Amino acid sequence: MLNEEQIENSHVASKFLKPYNPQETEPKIYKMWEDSGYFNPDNLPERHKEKYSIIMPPPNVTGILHMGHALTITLEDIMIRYQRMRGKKTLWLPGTDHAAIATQSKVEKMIKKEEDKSRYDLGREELLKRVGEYAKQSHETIVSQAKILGASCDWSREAFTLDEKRNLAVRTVFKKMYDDGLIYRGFRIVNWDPKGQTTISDDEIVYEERDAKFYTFKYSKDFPISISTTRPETKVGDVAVAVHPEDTRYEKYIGKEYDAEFCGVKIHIKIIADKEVDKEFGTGALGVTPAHSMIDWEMAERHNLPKDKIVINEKSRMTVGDERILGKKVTEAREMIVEWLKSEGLLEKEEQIKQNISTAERTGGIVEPLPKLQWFVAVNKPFKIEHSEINGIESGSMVTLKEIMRASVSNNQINIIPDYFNKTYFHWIDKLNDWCISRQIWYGHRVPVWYRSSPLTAGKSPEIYCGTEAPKESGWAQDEDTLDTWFSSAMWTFSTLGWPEKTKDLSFFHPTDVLETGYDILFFWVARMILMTGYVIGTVPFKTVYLHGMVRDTKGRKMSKSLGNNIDPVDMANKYGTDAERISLTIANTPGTDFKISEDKIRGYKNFGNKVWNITRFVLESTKDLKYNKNYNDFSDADKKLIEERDIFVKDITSDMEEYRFYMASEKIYHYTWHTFADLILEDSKKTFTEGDEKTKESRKHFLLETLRTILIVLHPFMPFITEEIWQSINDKESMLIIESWPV
RNA sequence: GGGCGCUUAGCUCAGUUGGUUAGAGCAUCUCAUUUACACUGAGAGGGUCAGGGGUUCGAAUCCCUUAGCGCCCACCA
Repeated sequence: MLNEEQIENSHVASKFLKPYNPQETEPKIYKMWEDSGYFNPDNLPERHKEKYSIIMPPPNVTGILHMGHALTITLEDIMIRYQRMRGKKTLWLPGTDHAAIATQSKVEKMIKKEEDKSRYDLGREELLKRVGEYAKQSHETIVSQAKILGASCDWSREAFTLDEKRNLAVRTVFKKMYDDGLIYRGFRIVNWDPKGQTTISDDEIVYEERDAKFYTFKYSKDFPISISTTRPETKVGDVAVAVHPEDTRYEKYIGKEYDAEFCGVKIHIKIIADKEVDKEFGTGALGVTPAHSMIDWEMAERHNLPKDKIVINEKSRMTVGDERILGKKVTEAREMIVEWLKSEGLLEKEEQIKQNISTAERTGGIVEPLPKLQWFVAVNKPFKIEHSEINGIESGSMVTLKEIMRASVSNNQINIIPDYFNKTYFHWIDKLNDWCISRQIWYGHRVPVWYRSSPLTAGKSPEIYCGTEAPKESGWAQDEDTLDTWFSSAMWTFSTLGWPEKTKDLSFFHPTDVLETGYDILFFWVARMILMTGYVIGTVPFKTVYLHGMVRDTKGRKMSKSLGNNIDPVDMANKYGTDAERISLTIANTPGTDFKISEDKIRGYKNFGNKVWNITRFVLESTKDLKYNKNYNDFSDADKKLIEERDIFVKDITSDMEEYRFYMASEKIYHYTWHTFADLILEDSKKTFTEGDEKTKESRKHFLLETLRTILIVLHPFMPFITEEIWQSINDKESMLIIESWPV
């Protein structure tokens, strides 16, 4: 006589007669998980005590998710599902990033295209409204896509880098840093993006190789030294000529000063000696233009030269000269000046060279170095850290932000996978300069600083007030600028958990366990989170950093719209199922290494899902008459051996999971399931079931059922939908694979 | 210019502190046709582990060196 479970089994077996249908199954299963509440750690059963937390890298609200996001979601979901099954109280906190400049410039482009209007035509308020609407819509898309990919994150705790709570965190940190002297306002040469009409940080520059002309000439006929440049138009802003102190050709001129008229502009040139000058390059003499070159600016500082001779404005137009060049674009002015040099007989040489040109990552605009009054974070300035749990940094000691970044990683409180990225990280820190955080765009966190001019400040700088709220008195005007988007993302691990409030979540879940992200934002984001968390909380933000590689097409190219080689993750999920997509993103994908994916590969792994499906069908059919005994222990010798083998397999998988070798665990599970369990054990069982005695059969049947359960458990983090679906078919209604115990 | 990484089967890649005859998936070839599954099974072929040198009882693995490829940082004006 069949018991209830067996009747259930024989009944459900019929659905296994058809191939597995992911499209029908996946939404149903996701809803079941959501309804269970288990994504939220507060709802997990009693046994889940020890915390395990991951804060999701927030996707930009600039559109839709791409394969890189799918990889992030897959890997983090694997970690979370594994730890949840291990009995951890798991929190995976999702969110989105306002992405300031990226989002604004995207919406600006759309408005320009559709309405032929600029942001200045719309005004600040209207533009922000439009960007806000776009961001909201984009957010909806992202959330629904993440759900399709099976993300078991706690939507009830979702955060946005620009929402009320995160804004309070930003203002609070800004004020703290301002009061500590770590945020300062300085007139310095910065990277100006004329296209985006904003400053950008060093990290937002992309170098592009282009053809350029290298001109060699003299300022005037009686000027003794020839100089070379690719940018003759900036030479109207020159204040000096620098030569190497040991260059015998020019020794006699050092210290002398000359006046010249360069294309109608009067210039005063001092000959200086500086070791930075390369004797071998060009003529060995360098025209110093402090306001329009980073290197020249530094040289001017060393030699006390005037730095205020600005000849180019924010629109890349000339601000000096006569009608020939005044108001002209730099490229036009360049041609004019070259013509003038030729006509005056001053041009000595014109060479074709390759040049690396700085462009803005977001807009593609050619970066123009300009001196501007901006806000900076001082990375080398010592301050007193009140509280520190970072190894090697004492509470109450004087440290710099750079030292915090270094100590957090060098003392192994943060472990980067793969470890060779440690070296890259330290090299970056060594070269790091102060971080320009103010942006002349509108979408983002407004700089929490107010200015007031009054008769008292006449002729002087206005009064400055920095606070989390606007000053009560009248007459104050807030700084127009917003903050670099990475300033708010740097707080992500703790701002999402409620800081500056002392929440339970913050004390329980922070520091988080893992940060999983692409290696391309190691500097942008990972390093700055370490900086910010060390400064604000005095701890590391996470214990492990897992860096994945870039997702590429089969030829190793980046996926892009213009190449038309984009593979859409939602498309793939719809066609082949999320499980197939997830496991193809996992197998053979090693951390830190770029990863090639193709539709063929995903299609191939769909077969694996079906294999698991048919294994289930075989096991159910061949065990339908079994009186299953949970505590059965009368296994045959052959089965004992198989159990031993299975235990070794599980142990192996567990150690791979613990060591973040998902690429290996997934492949081993695949192999065991298909080529050991199905090809060998099931085939062998057919013989056992026809030839064996009752006892042997009973033993094998127990083994098959138990092993199927084991496979479903270890495969679940990788292929959550099909495993849960099968689990639901072979177990009681109350049992859910998502919280089933991992075998140990 | 500085740094990091890679080079293993036709393709994509593993190879966890050096240890039998170097593995997997895909692809190829042969065989199997109402078999749990053709979204299948059984089998086969295919590698001087980029080249050279060294350490070692033993090297794809460690060291040196050469070549090629990729990435990051710097940005020579």
